[in-house]
Amino acid sequence: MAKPTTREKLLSAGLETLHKRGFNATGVQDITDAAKVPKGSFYNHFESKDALGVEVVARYAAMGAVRRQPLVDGGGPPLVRLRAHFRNLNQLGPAAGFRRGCLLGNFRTDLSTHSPAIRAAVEAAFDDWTRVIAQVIAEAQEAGDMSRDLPADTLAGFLLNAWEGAVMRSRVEKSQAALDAFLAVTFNKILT
Amino acid sequence: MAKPTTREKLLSAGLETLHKRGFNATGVQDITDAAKVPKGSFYNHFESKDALGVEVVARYAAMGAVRRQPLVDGGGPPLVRLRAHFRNLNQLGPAAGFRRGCLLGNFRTDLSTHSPAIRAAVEAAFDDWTRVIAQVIAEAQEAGDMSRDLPADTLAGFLLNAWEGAVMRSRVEKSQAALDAFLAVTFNKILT
DNA sequence: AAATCCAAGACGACCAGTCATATTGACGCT
DNA sequence: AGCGTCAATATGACTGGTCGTCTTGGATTT
Repeated sequence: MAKPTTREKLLSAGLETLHKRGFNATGVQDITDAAKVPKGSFYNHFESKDALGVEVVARYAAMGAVRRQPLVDGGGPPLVRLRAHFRNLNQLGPAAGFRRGCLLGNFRTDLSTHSPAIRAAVEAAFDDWTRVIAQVIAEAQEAGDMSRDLPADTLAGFLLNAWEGAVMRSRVEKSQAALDAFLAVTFNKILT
Repeated sequence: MAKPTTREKLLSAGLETLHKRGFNATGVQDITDAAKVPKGSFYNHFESKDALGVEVVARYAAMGAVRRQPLVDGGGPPLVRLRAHFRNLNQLGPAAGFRRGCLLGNFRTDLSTHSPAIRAAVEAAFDDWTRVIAQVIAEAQEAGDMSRDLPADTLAGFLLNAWEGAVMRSRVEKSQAALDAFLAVTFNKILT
């Protein structure tokens, strides 16, 4: 079976290449080269570069959802789960040599004027992520593990935005410092 | 004198256009059109698009330094000055219809693989900004206005990263919500 | 007249997407 | 089983358009 394999190769290479080099800076040929697939084959499997982008975002979001699984149904107190979640995320940066950052955040600025379909997929992924974190925070507030003076969804949105900012900084600096500072500040000052 | 005027028109139009549409998404022709200057004239005044980018960043950073002035030598308690600073910044978003975001943050992702000269200028501007904020926070800590359990420069870096993340979100959503949440969370939970 | 400055279009590189042709493989029929 | 059919896929040269940059002839100044 050639079809699923070729398509899968394109999707996988597309995810990696677009993540590392950004959407606009990556050509279709870059992707087909990375997938070791002739360029002409690309359009047998994807209607356009944008269409691949939408699927790449979907796959990235699905991977994120898997990573959020223990956040929802894992054991232990909610704040411990939340801390573990962000600590896991923070380990992805150094593992990739700080070359990638968060694909969702990267696409957000890369596509600010183009590709409404991809933008919508990105924002849907963010909304989903925010919802899960808000739920865990609400759980912690109800359990009396942290203060309730700010609404859970406000805190969740703030956390995600702050984390995205930290990831971008750490990507540029190629250093974990901003990620560590994020953990230190949020869990000492906010999530208590 | 035609030369300084043309150059100035290009710089000013370049700042606005690059800010709104991003570096890669903006062509030299877009800039010369916005400046109402013939395209051929561009290279009489700037060596390259990158060179204009460096000067645009420098001008943006200089505008930022002016805005930071009251932060350093203004009256009142440090935390009040800091809050006023961010509140002022947050008013720039809606004033521009949330179309721009922060030029430094936008360039950071836009140029992650290109233009080391511009990247260096961007990071220098960030470092400068961080330094000023860290100084104000240290002042507040020494005055006993806030806790000292985290170092001032860690907090300053966190604040900037978090603000950049909030600005990007607010730009996409075309809403002030993320900016308001930033103010609410940071000044209720961190800067106390 | 000499020197300097400016602008209009040309140039080459690049890129998303297309096309014509070649190849494959699943499937119905005998 | 053997064979013909046909739709899906493979392939890389090609197209149309855009972009950054440069060249060149003309305008302006001294």
